[in-house]
Amino acid sequence: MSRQFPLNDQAIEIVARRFAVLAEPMRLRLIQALFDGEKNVTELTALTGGTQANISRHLQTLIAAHVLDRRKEGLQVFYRVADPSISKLCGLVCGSLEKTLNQQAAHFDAGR
Amino acid sequence: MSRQFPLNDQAIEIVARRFAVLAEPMRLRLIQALFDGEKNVTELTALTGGTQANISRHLQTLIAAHVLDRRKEGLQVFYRVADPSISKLCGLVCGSLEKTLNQQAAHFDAGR
DNA sequence: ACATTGAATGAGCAAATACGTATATACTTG
DNA sequence: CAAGTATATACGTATTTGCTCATTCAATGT
Repeated sequence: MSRQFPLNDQAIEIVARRFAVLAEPMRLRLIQALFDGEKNVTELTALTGGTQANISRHLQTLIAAHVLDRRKEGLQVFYRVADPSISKLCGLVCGSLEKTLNQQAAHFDAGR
Repeated sequence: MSRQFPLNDQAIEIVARRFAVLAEPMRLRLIQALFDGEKNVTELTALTGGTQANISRHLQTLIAAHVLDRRKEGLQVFYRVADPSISKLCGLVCGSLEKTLNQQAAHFDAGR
């Protein structure tokens, strides 16, 4: 295991699917809201400002992708981040984007 | 800079866009093909087995996202990976997916 | 059993996107 | 300048996906 690259076609599809799951603003908001601990659907709906139906749908997508876990407690369902790599991924992307933006800013300054 | 989470709405959109760029199998194949050095469009078209038009389109998407850089040499255009975080991202995702799949395999075994 | 509350799902619509075919652009060479 | 080659783009189409509204499902309390 872990020969890493190059990935075969099926592996590529799976990786692409994982990125796709993280490619929606509302889902990123949900994930982010869960970084500091589990929350139920009502809380998440209030925090992210979406409709309950839409939040619920996105949560199912994240569950199917094993990004989140859920726990039922009476009428409520609590969600939490299941995959520890998620925050690392977001951190990496943020760092890289910062760098790119700084470079662009530098070029902008240089063109004064 | 680098306060990291929580991200504001605009930052969320940008991060989502970055993930979206990585969420297409053909684009992942292109990126992967470039991990071992720059290649021109004809080579990439042959390696990935798509039409030239489609490859070219995906390359433009990756350029716009600053994932790749390009270099013209006569009639040919050579592309290379510009962002070093990309291979780290793919590595992280692969590692996490391996783990998930192993867990599923373990549960499957446990249910024997 | 019924009403109430929290969460999930079905149907329909609008927007985004990936693809192929055809065409255009850029550069080189005769 | 004409022809040829490598790459990019325009256009039309099919598929996917995200959203809302309405409804259903699940669990609790009366």
